[in-house]
Amino acid sequence: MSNEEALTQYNVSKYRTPDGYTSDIAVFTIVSEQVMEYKPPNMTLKLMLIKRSSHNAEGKVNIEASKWALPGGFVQEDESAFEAAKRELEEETGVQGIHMKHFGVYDKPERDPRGWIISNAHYAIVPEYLLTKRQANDDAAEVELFSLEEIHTLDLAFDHADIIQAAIDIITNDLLQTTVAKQFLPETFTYSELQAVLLTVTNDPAIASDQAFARKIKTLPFIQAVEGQKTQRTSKIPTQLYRFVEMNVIKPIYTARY
Amino acid sequence: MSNEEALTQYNVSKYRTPDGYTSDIAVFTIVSEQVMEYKPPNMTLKLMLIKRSSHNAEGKVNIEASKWALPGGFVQEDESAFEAAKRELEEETGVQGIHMKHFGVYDKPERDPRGWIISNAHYAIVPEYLLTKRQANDDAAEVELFSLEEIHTLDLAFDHADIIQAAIDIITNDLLQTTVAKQFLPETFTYSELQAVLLTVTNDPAIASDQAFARKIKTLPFIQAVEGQKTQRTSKIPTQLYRFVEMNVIKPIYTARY
DNA sequence: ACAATAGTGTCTCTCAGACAATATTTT
DNA sequence: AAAATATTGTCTGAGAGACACTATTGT
Repeated sequence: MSNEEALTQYNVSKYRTPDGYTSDIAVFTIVSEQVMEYKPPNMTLKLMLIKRSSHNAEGKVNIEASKWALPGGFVQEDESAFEAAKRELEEETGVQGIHMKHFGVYDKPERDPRGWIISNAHYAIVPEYLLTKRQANDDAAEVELFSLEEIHTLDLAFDHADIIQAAIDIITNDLLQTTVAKQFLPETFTYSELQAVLLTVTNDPAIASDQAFARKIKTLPFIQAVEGQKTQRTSKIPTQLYRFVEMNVIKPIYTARY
Repeated sequence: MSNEEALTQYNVSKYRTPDGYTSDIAVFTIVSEQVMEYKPPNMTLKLMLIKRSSHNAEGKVNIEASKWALPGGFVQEDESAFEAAKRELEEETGVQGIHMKHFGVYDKPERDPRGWIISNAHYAIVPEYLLTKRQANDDAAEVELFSLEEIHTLDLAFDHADIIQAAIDIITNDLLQTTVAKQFLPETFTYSELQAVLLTVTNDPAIASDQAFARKIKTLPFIQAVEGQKTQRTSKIPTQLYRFVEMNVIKPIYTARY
């Protein structure tokens, strides 16, 4: 009746097993266009993609060569898919401590011509300035950031078009319904900086209006003003800085409260 | 440069592959206590668990025997984990067309003593009346419904305690932030029935108050009154019936609107 | 002074929340 | 009539949204 006894009788190869177990990462960053002194930022949400090289590190012809793809790779021994995604992103960008979230599994038997390859989809948020030190790995010919509109015109590998669309939907939702926007911003930020992040995924007039949003931010329970802290990076007049408060935010669709 | 050329050179066993690929399902149902005529329901959220039998169908000693576990099983050839979960739930309950959602992957190398077994976690919502015709499968000795409090006292197999906690968190969120509550209710329902569903996961006074909620439901854009339709199943006085409208509901935490 | 962004004053209107009262049936 | 649930009346206060206006400061 013990587990040990059961294990001796268990035939591990009784069922079909996957041919590969991988993690892919949709790396989002927000690029601030026209960065000028005394100007609030104009932000665009972008996704990092890799152009698959024609040959791999061993000199063999690569699968899905010269198509654009999400960065990722095989899960190694003694790690989970999530850990693999973190490791791969760190290898790719050379940065640690990045916000990452698992959001789906892609395992249709026919999604990869090499066999039954399972992909764990994650999205990651990387602040813009950290991406400058990115480095190509041996499987990647080119790394490039694309706006959401540009992506639709690309030739994408495998089922990555599906994965990317799901990632965009999820991050749009999360930006509006959770406090992930925090991950795109510095520790303290002005109302116009948070506003610019949110406007990358919405055009809600209550967010788009400067006066309305400047008032609203003071009443949000999960954001607090940093006393006595001001900055001039977005305007000539010193501007109040805010920070996110650590708390669980759930806003039911049935009530007005949080 | 073609995929065909690349495939001939691809060694599929280059990386370690999982020893098993499974789907588990957290089956939620809402049990209406004290069902009486002319009474609004008193509902409790419950989770279906299976007591693992001491021996399996082949007469061998079973792994994690006599512990409570989520229903589930191995993903078969030519199906995805999601399809496997649907199939297994249908086998278990004998019901089709059930609402199901994938919410996580559990793949820590040490989570199953039999090897590297990956579990895809799903939650399912089954209306109470459909569970009456449930049938045990060959791996299950007992099937039982537990309230969320009872679950904490059980001896659970593998890492199912983790999975169950995550499932509870997710369904709580989804009930409040999406229109999944629909899945627990008949096509048309009264305000007190919807209220009873929501009260299984929250004690928000705006939902708990009869008058407040009866007013509020009329203003919700994703719920509409069914003209001329009334029922007496929850009270002696005929009561207005409502139905959910098909629409995307996103309520940003930063604004009042939907 | 000008330009540009930050922030406030004020008004209107909606609505949440609370309390009380009324309506409709079966028993 | 009594009991029980559904529904409306009414008041108060908060706050959303719009518009106009003021504040600050580098150029």
